[in-house]
Amino acid sequence: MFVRIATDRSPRPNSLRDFGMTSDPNTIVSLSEFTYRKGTEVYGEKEPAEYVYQVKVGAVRSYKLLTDGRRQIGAFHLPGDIFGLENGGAHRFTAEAIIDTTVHLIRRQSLEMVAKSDAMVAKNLFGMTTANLHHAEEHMLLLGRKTSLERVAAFLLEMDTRLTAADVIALPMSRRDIADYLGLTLETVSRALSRLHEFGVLGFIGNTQRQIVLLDRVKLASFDLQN
Amino acid sequence: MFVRIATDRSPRPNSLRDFGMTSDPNTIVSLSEFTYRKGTEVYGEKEPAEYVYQVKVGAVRSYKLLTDGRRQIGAFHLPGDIFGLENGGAHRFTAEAIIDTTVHLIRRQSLEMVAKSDAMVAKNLFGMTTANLHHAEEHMLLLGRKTSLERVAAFLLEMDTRLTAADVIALPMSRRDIADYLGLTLETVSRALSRLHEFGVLGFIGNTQRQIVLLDRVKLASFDLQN
DNA sequence: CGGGCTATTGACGTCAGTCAAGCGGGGTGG
DNA sequence: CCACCCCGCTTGACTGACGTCAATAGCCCG
Repeated sequence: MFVRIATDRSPRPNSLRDFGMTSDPNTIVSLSEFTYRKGTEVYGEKEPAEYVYQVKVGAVRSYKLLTDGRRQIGAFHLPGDIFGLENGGAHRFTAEAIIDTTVHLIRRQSLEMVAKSDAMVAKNLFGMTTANLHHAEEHMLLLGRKTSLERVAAFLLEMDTRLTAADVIALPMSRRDIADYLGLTLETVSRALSRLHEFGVLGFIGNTQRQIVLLDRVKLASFDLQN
Repeated sequence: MFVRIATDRSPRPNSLRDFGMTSDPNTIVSLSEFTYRKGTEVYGEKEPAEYVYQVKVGAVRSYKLLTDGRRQIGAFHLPGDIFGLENGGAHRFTAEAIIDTTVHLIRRQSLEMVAKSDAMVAKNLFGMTTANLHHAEEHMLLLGRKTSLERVAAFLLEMDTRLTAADVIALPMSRRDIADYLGLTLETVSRALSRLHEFGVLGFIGNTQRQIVLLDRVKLASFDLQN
């Protein structure tokens, strides 16, 4: 299968046809595939939303920046996740590939056309927006009121349910990404992980520090006070 | 007009008829009115969502609690605002009247029935959910990355656009409510307001401390770094 | 007039941030 | 093949912004 790798911002209008994966005329929704290299931007905040994306392999971060560079990551998008879905016409986050990432992409316009006639599709879109809202609401509680240890514990529990195969969490993102997701600094995240390690809640394996073994999920959960 | 005042949790099922405002048989959506006294709960988190509410007069806070009592207010609902709209079956916040508050209420079920047949209504519901999502996304940035002064400035700017008649902001909520909305303590909010006062950005009028005059909107905006 | 509630202000404490050093793995180039 | 460098992470020492605790003042209401 011929797949082009993005080195800068892609896909650009009319580039879909380039790698021969646009829909045939009988398909209503064009489903294409594209790969973004580690660190490349999928779309920028306030750009018109032309596509909706689904992660096939890889990981994506969605974030907002303040003028002085402070960054808040609103969500991580992992395999299976759909992102870039906007009701208004413009993206409200910048999205970047954390690691090399392959996505399916669908023209927003096609999707809206289908949704207009197919109530089931419309309902699904509504459901996705609702799920995003739920996530944001929980995250406000975390950002506004939880301690650093609670935030990191909550993060690990979230990642555990979202990307674990077996009992090893293979984090695609750096400590800085985690910090910007949790409203902390990378040092504080690192210290919290070390403390959880000392407590016997988790272990590190492999030669990178991004593979985490959960040794005691119950104890880990006790560090996040939930609501 | 006969309107009952809630002293505890209301309305209870079948209580709508009590004050004679349920819809006549020709109206599809039943539109009733109800008043909650200051401090009373409109609904609790995880309760089944039976009604959708619109503030007529007053103000409502929506919040989540951690087990140890830490509170995060997710939104304030002011006259005209619709709240309690859930896609799933249960409320995800507790809602309380901040001051005596009169709401219109609509049975969720009726609303869903109408939405099923009327695409315009469905679109509006989707739009409200999207607006809530936008608000939550902006608030994550505030909670995760802004300083106390920036948060308070952002809060005043939000309230200015949402409830000002003339150039006086008449805040219905206490310093504690503001603090729990901004992820701060009430003392920090008070200090930030004092600083903004010193800077000549705002003044207080009246005998309560909840009436604020914006003297310099431009300068105020410069305290919130926006994105 | 008194009690309770809310807000302000000050003194002090603490948790997370800042700054900096050092470690270790991976990749590159000599 | 090895040496070096770069990058991400950890850890320590110190700082600082915000939280905590407490005193006081003003307002509201009975």
